[in-house]
Amino acid sequence: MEVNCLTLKDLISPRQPRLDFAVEDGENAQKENIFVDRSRMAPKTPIKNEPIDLSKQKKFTPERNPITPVKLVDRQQAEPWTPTANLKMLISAASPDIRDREKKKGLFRPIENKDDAFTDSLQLDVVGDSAVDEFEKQRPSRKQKSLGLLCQKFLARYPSYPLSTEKTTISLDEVAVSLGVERRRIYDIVNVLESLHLVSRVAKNQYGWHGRHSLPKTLKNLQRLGEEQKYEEQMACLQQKELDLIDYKFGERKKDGDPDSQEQQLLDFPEPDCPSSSANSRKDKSLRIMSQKFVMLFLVSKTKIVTLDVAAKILIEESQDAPDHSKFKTKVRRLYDIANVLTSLALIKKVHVTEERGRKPAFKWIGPVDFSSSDEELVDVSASIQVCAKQKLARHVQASERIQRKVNSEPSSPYREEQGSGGYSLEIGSLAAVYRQKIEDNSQGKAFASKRVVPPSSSLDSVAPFPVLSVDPEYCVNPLAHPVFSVAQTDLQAFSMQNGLNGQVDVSLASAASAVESLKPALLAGQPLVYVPSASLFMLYGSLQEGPASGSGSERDDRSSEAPATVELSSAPSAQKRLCEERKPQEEDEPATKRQSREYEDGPLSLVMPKKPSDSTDLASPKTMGNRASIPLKDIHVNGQLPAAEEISGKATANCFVSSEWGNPSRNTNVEKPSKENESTKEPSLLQYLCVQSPAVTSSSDPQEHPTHTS
DNA sequence: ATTTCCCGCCAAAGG
DNA sequence: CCTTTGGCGGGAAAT
Repeated sequence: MEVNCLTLKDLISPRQPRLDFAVEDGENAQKENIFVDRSRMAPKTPIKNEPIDLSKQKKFTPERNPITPVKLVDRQQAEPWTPTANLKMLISAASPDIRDREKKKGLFRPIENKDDAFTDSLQLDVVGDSAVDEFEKQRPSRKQKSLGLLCQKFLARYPSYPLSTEKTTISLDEVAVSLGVERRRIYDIVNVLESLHLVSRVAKNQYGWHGRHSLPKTLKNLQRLGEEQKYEEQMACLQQKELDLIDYKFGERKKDGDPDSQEQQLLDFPEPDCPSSSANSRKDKSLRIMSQKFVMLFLVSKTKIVTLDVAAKILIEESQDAPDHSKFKTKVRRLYDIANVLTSLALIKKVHVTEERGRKPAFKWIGPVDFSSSDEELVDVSASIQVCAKQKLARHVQASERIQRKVNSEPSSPYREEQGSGGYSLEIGSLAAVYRQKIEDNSQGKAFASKRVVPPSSSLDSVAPFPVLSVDPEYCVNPLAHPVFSVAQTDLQAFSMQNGLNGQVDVSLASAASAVESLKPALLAGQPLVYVPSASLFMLYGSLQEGPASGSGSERDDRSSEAPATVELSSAPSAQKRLCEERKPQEEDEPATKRQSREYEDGPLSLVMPKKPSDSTDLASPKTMGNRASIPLKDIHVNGQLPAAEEISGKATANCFVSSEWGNPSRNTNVEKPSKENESTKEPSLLQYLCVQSPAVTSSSDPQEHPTHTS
């Protein structure tokens, strides 16, 4: 990134000689260059790519061709040519138009910079000046260019919950330029956002930003659709099959039952606004639809975990494509793209499912779940929740303060450890987020919240009342100092541990969190945001708690609660409801709605999958229906007390078994992370998988952070 | 070796 | 024709 930034700057300010060159080249070059390039280079990559990049580079170029359009630079290959790096330039080069515009306007500024990159960049920059030419400097590393990161930047530009009145339009060109990526990438992001109705296409290069207000509604619809189709069953079948052998075949169940066509249509425009218009023209091909289907899978899944291969198979199946293997591969690729975006939205997170056969990549839904009730009910619920939250907050205000304090004092902790993942912490985090969110929504600004409260935001915020952010513990937005944030979290976690995690704790956390948020100025667009991967935090937590565990391995523990998983509940009720949206100016949102992400576990968990869950309802149903509002509350509470949860579980229970046999999977797993809890769902079915949070995830971003890392 | 997934060619959809 | 959208898959970075 840094690099990019630089580049941008350069572009912006035409002043520098070098830059100039570059620019010119780019312009001239446009497409043609390629040819030229090719002749010379051709190193490893396919011919096509390189050309552009190089030319742009600020640093080296100078020498090479001066004027003429020459286009590319040669150098590239000279050595390790940079892998990439210069995106920006590329971009600009690629689309002349854009470039021009920029120049004219000079509009964009360098925004970005994100955290990580810094380190590298610093060095680079320095070097660069000197003209080091050579090694390009850093490595932009593939991660820095990832779609997830990009999406994150994209999201940072707009408020999650924009005022109802304001309408934000998004210019693709502008965004592409400012983020320094090619247009193509923006489409990837926008398409999935569109599938969730966070944005909608307004005109040619324009998209309108809606934010998350309608997300609950959208998810609800998707859930219904998913239920209608039988995704759940399909998933079960597939999984089951896998167990058996590799056998692959699809078709077994039905799937087709409902016509696809219906589904798709429904999917498309569930809610929106402009009603009539569009007859749906778009040919929506895959990405949008695929994204929605993917989400549906999560929503109907009891475990809330979906493995990529299962998803790919289901998706593939419906489109009666050829059963090709290649097709499958492509599908998976797309799925990764979608998953990255969803991850940025904090709706899912990556985990690994360990099955007998081995580990498989999978994603777990975090994010709202339960909305199933009707609006009114939701409202009520939310209210109740709110109340609860407040109380708790009140109670624990002190605690929270304490926590904060702590934060200041202590830097961080060792984060990352291998082992233990602390499921609890995660949960807490999420709860906190939830509470926070709720509170904000309802009370909104009111300060009641914790102590400090937020006065702050003030005008700016107003635009975005709370910055919202993403919420998930995993990603936090933190304008300005990310360090702060991270620290805070860490502490919180630690704190929670001490307490033993209770709901209370959660609350406190929440409050703390909110406080943190409030601190941040809300910026508007471009703010840098940082996200801290939760993993590290968790780990921390885990380690503390289990401390010793490290080596040990065995773990068991597990159990956990389970959770009322239920939440999802049966479908029926919801189904009938439907109603899309009535018109209503939305305003605020509905209150709440949903939330509760429950993820208690994050660690390994066992998935479940009964082959035929026939009755699953058991748990769920009772609760859901019966008590309406109250129920939710209850759930929440439950969550809060994770530990305690068991009791509840008695009934609900899902049986988490975890260890069970398979011989101890634990043994296997433990290597990775022992566990913590697993959730299973009901039915002690046979097949279960263990999930582990992937270590990898963490790594990605913040390597630098943690001051101390002890390893 | 496997998993993740960036990059960008190139073909449809507009216009 | 040109531009905007976006499917698609090679193949390289990350693990």
